[in-house]
Amino acid sequence: MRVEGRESKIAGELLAHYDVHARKLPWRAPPGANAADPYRVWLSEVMLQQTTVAAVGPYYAKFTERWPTVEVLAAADDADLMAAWAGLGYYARARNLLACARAVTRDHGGRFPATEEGLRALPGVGAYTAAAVAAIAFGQRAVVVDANVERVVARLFAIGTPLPAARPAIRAAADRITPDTRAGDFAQAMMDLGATVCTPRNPACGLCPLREDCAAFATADPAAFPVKPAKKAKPHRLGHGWWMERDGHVWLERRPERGLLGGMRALPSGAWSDAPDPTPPINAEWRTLAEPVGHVFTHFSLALRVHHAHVDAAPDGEGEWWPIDRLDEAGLPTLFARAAAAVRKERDARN
DNA sequence: GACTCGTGGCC
DNA sequence: TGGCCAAGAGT
Repeated sequence: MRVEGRESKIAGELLAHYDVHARKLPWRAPPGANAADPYRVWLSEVMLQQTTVAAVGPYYAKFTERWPTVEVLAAADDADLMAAWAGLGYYARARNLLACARAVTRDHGGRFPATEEGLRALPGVGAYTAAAVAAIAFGQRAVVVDANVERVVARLFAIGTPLPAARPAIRAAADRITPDTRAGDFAQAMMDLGATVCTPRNPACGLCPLREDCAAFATADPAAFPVKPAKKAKPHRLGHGWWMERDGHVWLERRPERGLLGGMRALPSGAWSDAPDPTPPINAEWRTLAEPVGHVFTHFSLALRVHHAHVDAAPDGEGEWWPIDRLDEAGLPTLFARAAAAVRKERDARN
């Protein structure tokens, strides 16, 4: 519940700043335009989950051109959708994107629910995304809390409790400064501020319209908020990937729906345990790339030893022969795209 | 609450 | 170089 007082003037100051300094983003309705399309707001919010604006840009353009409405997206082929998402990461988002589009089309007549509660029930829509879409696309007062808002609010009120224990207090404070009108603009203004001024390191307090309201600005070290817990060290894993080539095609599998890189096309690569003596998927004259492909995931790093051979039969299990000269259309996640590039470079160097 | 789940840019 | 970080959600 919003209260009057010092906290009530923060939104006004921030919105005035936003009216002048708002970033121009493809999914953001230009000033004075009609309300944003809920489909596009939702699509952008899902893509932006834990992902930078710069990385999302080309994917957003591709998706809106190819699937301009939620109903068109709902009719998309699963493999096409996953391939289009390849490289953006967190592939559960792509699976949930399709499930959500189909739920909206089938259960809601192709219209997104206009309430936070209705949105929250959709696949891949959590507390943040539900609030953001409700506020930005439907003009509802919703308390939008992402990592930017967490940081800005923790600094405004100098909340020294470490995360994640500080979340209830941060959310309560965000609620207190969220205005009854323009909640969508307010949310985007908070996120713009967090992305461009109130940054994690070296915040540009001299440019901040809220510095006179900011309890952290009054301290020696505004960047000390919010307080974050120490992170665990990342373990290292070793895996083996298998490039099987036949008549200009390479054998690709589809990974299991759940788990890492779930639902994505991939080179066969077994389990990434540190098995020193891997079993090839088929008997052949195998060669091994001199350098393994290194890749860092969220909670571990991987060294993938890449083996390659010409074969005259398919290995056991499901898969497909994919034309090597069109491998960029297979939608390989980055790890396997890099493994494939390494094999092709080795092969080209040999010729 | 603690884990899992990608990728690229930045300092 | 390597840790940190990004418009989090699901289990």
